[in-house]
Amino acid sequence: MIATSKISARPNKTALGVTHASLGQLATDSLRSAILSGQYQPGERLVEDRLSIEMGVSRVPIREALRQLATEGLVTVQPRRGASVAEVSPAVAADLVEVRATLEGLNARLAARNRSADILAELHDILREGNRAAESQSVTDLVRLNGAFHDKLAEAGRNSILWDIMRTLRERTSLVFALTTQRRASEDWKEHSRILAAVIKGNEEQAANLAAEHVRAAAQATLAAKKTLVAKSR
Amino acid sequence: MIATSKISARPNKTALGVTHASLGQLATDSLRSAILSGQYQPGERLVEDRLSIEMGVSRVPIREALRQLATEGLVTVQPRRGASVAEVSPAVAADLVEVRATLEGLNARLAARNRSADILAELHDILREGNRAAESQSVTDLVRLNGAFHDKLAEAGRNSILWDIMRTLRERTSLVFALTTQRRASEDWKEHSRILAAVIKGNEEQAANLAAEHVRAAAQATLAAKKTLVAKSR
DNA sequence: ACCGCCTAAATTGTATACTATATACAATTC
DNA sequence: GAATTGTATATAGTATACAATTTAGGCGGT
Repeated sequence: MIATSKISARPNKTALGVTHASLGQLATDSLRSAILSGQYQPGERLVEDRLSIEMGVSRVPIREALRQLATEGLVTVQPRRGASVAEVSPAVAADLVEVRATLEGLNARLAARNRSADILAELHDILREGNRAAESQSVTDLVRLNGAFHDKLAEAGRNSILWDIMRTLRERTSLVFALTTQRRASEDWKEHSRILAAVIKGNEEQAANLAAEHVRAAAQATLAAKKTLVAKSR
Repeated sequence: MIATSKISARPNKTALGVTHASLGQLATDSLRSAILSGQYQPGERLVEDRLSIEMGVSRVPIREALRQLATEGLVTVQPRRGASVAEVSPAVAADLVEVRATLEGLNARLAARNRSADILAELHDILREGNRAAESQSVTDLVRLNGAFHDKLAEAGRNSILWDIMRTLRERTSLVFALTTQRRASEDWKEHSRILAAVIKGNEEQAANLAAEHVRAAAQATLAAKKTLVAKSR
């Protein structure tokens, strides 16, 4: 296990006096990104004492972080048996995809309804960069830009509840999708482009369908990739 | 404020040794139902020390409960200023309704796809009781049965992720809808009946549309009721 | 060698004590 | 008298200590 660096509630001494986040919040963010970046594997035990030492805080904020991430679905907590990184069963993965597809659809529909010039411009910029990254096959860029596109699209939907739910859904599916970003890059960005076009036209129905199908297609691709992996390993 | 009764992790001394829920979990459940039953008004401050004394536990489990309910959207936590019962602005309420309508739609679609005889039978029973309650205008029964119908329908969808999201969405909308159950009882149960019929037929599209419209119609009714309330108060 | 029981270690759950911060109100300055 | 600064108090944030529970390993009996 790679040690997480110590966290501090006041990283910037010059900004003294501004209200800073609680250690619990910082621990939550730190642990979340550690999990999402694969620093902790699914199923791995998350012992409070160990995390507490690694992060240099007491167990209280650690417990807060574990509880928080548990409600986000990234961590599983068993009473009196501790926490571990969530494992996503194929059945749950399928459920996640179905829900996320529907909500990305709803969001795209809302984005088409409430489209605003400045956000569409930003989406265009991301799209351009994404296409470039897809050609150069730069994995880190692809991951970043893929996240950025979906983030910005969620913002375009202008529904705070939906935004929040989709954020956690994206995190949870990312535990599953992971590998596919590179292989499917070219198709991904073609689909992004079509979605954006539909949003710009204000064609709600089309935007919704394209966005939903985009999620399903990406999930399908991951599934296929895993099968060939399994086949190869025999 | 009405005092919440003390909670105990081991209500039954004879059951000693069995794994019991943590005080944090019990505090969460207790506080959640206190909020949903209107024992605490929206905006009311939830001071840790006071809750801790009222429930007869230390502040640690209380903090866990507040954090948990915050991620569920029932409680708002401001750093270093404490927690209060969430207030749902009209804009957020509209967002909630839009998302919930869509997800109830998805769920009804899935229920129609995966329908199973036993759950449909249970839904029928609830429907029968609901119609009876609608005639007798019994508010407590209506609230209970309305919850039961939507619960069971969610179960029929057989999607664990969706089930979980819908549960919290229903809680949050219930903070808003509240009053309407009685006035709209008759229409509510007519619509429930139509939804169930579509599910039984296996008509996914129709089930989805009816369920989504049911949520929107109920929201509309609440909005109208509030307007007349405001008008009368002048 | 295998099984069940017992003990010890590891780990989580809870309470308490202490620290940091925000808010309200009093004191002080201009 | 208004604005500002100081100070007290209430409350949230964090650490530590202890209790309860689970898990793992040893040990004797079969």
